[in-house]
Order: sequence, then structure tokens, then C-alpha cells
Amino acid sequence: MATDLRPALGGRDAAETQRRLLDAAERLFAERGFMGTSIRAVTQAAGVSVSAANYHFGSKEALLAATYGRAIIPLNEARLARLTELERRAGDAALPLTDVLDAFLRPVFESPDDASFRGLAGRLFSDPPEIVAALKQEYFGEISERFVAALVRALPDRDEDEVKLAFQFVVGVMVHVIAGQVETNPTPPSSDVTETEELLAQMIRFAAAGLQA
Amino acid sequence: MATDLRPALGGRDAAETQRRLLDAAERLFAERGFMGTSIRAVTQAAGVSVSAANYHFGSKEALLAATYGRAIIPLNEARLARLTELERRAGDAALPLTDVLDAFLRPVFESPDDASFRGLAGRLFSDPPEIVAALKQEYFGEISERFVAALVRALPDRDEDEVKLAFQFVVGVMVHVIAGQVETNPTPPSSDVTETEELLAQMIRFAAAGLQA
DNA sequence: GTCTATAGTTGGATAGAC
DNA sequence: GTCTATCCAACTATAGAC
Repeated sequence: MATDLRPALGGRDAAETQRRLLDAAERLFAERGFMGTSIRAVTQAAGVSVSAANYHFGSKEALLAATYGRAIIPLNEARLARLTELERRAGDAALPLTDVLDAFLRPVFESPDDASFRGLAGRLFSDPPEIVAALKQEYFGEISERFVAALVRALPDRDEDEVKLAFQFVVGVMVHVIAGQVETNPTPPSSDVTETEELLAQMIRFAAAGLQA
Repeated sequence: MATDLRPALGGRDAAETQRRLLDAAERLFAERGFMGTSIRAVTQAAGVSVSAANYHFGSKEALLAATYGRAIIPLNEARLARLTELERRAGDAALPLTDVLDAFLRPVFESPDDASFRGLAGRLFSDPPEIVAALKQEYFGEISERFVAALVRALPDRDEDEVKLAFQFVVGVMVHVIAGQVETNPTPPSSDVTETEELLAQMIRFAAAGLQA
């Protein structure tokens, strides 16, 4: 069934090969970082040949860039859509602080099925700068500016430089969580979704209090 | 002058070679991570031969362990000394929250002259687990337990699991800052020391508010 | 204690057959 | 479009001279 028409010639479908490579790359780059991940490890996990990766993406760095593109563009679109909707509803009034934080954090935690792509976002802050600086600017620069501006609007009485600094603290919390460094103590009857929801609520509460302090 | 008696035979002093290696390793492991740093890069920066590193430390992983030992043991001693003094002064009363946070954070930011060793602590949370898990337990396990207990004592009305979680958020903020990911906007007449002091004060204020929320 | 030289792997990338 | 085979550079670690 489905649309799995194999090409008449040669091996697998090209799109399928690329998808498998990106899936494996996403997981491995997230878990082990760029320097800790070899092309061979990615291709082996994807079940394709080493040269397939170079054919489809050109280089290891280009594979990383493609991996970020696929994972983070939808995430950032979700963030900006939520923020835009908040701004529309608020009109000229101050933005509600916890809603702004929710718009920033929630898409990170509820997007895809598995957690691997979350760690990838964290690597923007720990992989060597010459590898990820451009990607960080591309995928986090605008987001950062938009949300800082929103937080300044949500906290009209606070000094702007202090809000900027506190936003970076919030990013630190987020990165730490998505890097898998936070152990939760789930209260016994707890599904994955309620656990995630609880963690998100705690992060927002922590961040909101810190921003208001 | 001084006690720089060169050994009668052979090249340089062994202790001096080790010091140079540890200095270079500290900086490079901090900046580029374990996988991103080659022994050759370390020995070249230290001005010694490749084999000197293996002779003195045995392997790349052992060099990393030695680097952590030299950098973090004094740091943790300072943290625990401050905490113990706080507990002594408080007697049976609740511990003052901001003082506990100060005891945890201040030694990280005022210890050595240069910033390289700070980043090393951050690598405990971003280098591949099979490399740093044991080091993280060794150099952060006890510290973490002691400070969580102190924070629980400082916040007797708060749920213990929530305090544990919030402590991990504080660690996230700290790691983000020591990893060099936070840009400060220093108000013009600002020396390094007042800038650091200001950053520390902001972190403590942010963390204290989040913990109390 | 330090060096040069080298062994033995593993890495990224490419050529050429199919 | 995919594969096998290969090149070449860089790596960790060690052997052996001094």
C-alpha cells in the first residue's frame, strides 16, 4: 500500500535514504555532539553506505546543517505562531508573562514523538563555536530577539538589561532540561504526558518568578 | 631565585611539564570538549612532546581526570567550607536562602585568574556520558546532595521534590553561564570584578525567586 | 624524563563499477 | 542512486634511543 514506489533503477528511494540519514544524524548528533559523532556511525545507524551521506549532503557539516533545518524550523514556526497570537490578543495591554514563557518553551517539549531532537537544540550551546555559531544565529537569533522583546513588554516595570539577562538564564534552564540533565521524580500515577506537562509547569513557574524578582 | 632546581639529567622538570600539560588541557577541554580536543593539540599548546602526555598521565582519559581533579577539588572544598560555616552559624534555625546559593555559586566565579576552568565544569553536562559520567558523580554527586539538603532546610514550607527540581534548574543556569553562553551588558564604568559581582547577584536573585515560587 | 619514530586505528571524503 | 574499494590525513598509544 501507500506511496512506496521504488525507483525502477538501482537501490532505495532517495528521499527515504535522506530521511533515514537525518533520523540517525538527529539522534547521534544530539546524544554525542558533532565531534563525538562520525559519519560512519550515522550511516551505520541509518543502514546506508558511507558514500550515500556524502552524496546526499556533501559533507559532515552540511549533514549537520540539514539536520538542524529539518528539526528546528517547524519548532520555531510554532513558537512564533504562538507569540504572534498572544500579541494579537493582548492588543496594547502588557503581555501575560507565563503565556510568553509557555509559547517559548512548550513547542520544544511537545513537538515530536521522540526526545532526540530536543538534545540537538541544546548542542547549539555546547558544540564547538566554529561548527555551530552560524547555525545558532540562524535558528536562535530571531527567536531570541522576538521573545526578549515580548518579555520586556510583559514586564514594563523592570529594567530592560535585567530582563535580557534573565531571559538568558531561562535559556540555560531550558538547555539543561533538553540536554537530558534533569532527573524528575514523578509522583506515582504519572504518564509521560502528565510528567512532561508537570515539568513544563515547574519550569514556567521558576522562570516567571525569576524574571519578576 | 626560588626553588627552580632543574634536575641534573635530561630535559625539563617533571612537575613543570605536568603543570604545563594540565594548564593546556584545562583550557582546551573546556573550550572544545573531550572529543574535540586531541592529545596533539594539548601537547602542542603546552610545548611538550606527544609522548610526554602519555608518560605522565597514561592516556587521554586519564589526562582529563587529572585535569578535573586539579581544577575542581579546591572549588568543591571552598563550597563545602562556606556551607558548613553557614550551618554552624544558623544553629537550628532555617538557613538563609541567598547565602546558600552564594556558597554554591560564588566559588565557581571567583576562583582562578582565568575563565578556562569554569568551562570545564560545564563539560560535565555536555561531553559524552561514557567519558564524564564517573567524573560527574565524583565531583558533583556529594556537592549536589549537600546543597539540596541545605536548600530544603532553607525552604521548610516547600515540597522537597520541587526543591530538588528547582535546584537542577539553578544548576542549568550556572552551567550556561560558565559555558560562556551568557552575554552581559555591563553598565559603562565597570571593572571585571564588579561585572562578575553583578552577574553573581543577578543569578542569586533569579534563583532565589524561582526556588521560592 | 624526554625525545623521535612508528605502529595500528579510525576519520572524512572520493572514484568508479553497477 | 547506491554500492565497494580506496586514498590520505589525523588520531592514540607505544617502543626505544638518549
